[in-house]
Amino acid sequence: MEHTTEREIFERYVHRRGGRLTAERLRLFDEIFNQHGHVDADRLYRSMRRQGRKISRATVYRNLELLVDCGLVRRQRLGQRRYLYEHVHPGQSHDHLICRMCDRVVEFVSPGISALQRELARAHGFDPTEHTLQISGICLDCAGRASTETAASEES
Amino acid sequence: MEHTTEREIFERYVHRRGGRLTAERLRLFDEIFNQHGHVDADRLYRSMRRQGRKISRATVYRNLELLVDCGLVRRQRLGQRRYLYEHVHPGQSHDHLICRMCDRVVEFVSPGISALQRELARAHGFDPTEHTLQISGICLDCAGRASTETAASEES
DNA sequence: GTTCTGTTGAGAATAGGTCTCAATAAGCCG
DNA sequence: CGGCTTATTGAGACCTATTCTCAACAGAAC
Repeated sequence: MEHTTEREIFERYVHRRGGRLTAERLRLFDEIFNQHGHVDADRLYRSMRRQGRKISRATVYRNLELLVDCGLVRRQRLGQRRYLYEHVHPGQSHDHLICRMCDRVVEFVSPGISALQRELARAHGFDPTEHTLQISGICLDCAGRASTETAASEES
Repeated sequence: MEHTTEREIFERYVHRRGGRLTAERLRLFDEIFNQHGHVDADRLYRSMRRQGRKISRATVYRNLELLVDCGLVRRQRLGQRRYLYEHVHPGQSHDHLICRMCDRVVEFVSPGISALQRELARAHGFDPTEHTLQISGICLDCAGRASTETAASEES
């Protein structure tokens, strides 16, 4: 239940590839696993710099790629132009609702989707590895704000 | 059943916004509605230049945005870094299977998803406007090619 | 035709990510 | 520990796709 497990997976993965456990690499690992939800590369970079860690952007990107390759981190574009990274919780894949007004991202788990994925992929001769479902719409807060404003300028 | 209808929607939309029906705008409309499947901005640009149309990239992007705003065109990132555009066929939303080896994109229609979208959005207080479901995996061709290669180098 | 103002083209600017390469430092061995 | 090999790093150049800027242009209304 501790991070130990994922850390071990990571260390083994790095070794298997003939890689090295550098200080920067392990710090980035800790950094992303201490965040919850989505982070973008730049935020990780800045957050580490703020802590006085000397690390370069290139290293952040390189090691994020490594984490993605070993399956511990998922990289996605959720509407915006930049990639967002989040750690994978094995066995409990989730998807995202995105508010098109405030860009808020809400995670949800829908058991139905995996089955749907398998079925659809099979029907087209695909061997599915993963899916991404993004539902965009307007969240409660923004809907409230919008209707207030509309009411205020109602006149025609 | 003719394009006329969509063209009319577009013209009305432009007028409602106080916009003008410029030659470039209408040519881009024709161009994208003559393509089937997905196109990226650059391909539209080059295709129009090839036909001797004088148009700039900026204009292509600006008018694609207009088409997206008026709901006739959908803009998505299907894995790659660039946006892909496709015309919307009202009432028959589809989603995409993407081969992670050859980047091939296959469209599919799944009636179940709209219902799922509504249900999930409601559960989280969202007013859903649209969804994007991308399933990535390996297509038949690539799977075949991969297994052949694996067999060829089988020895351990 | 004139006027008003939205639109265009060309290229500069931006954003986010990737690449280069000399310097550094894991990991391994004695 | 000290040395060696080579993966990794940092800084900044580079790349690509898209957006922005602004003077010139051209729809639309009269």
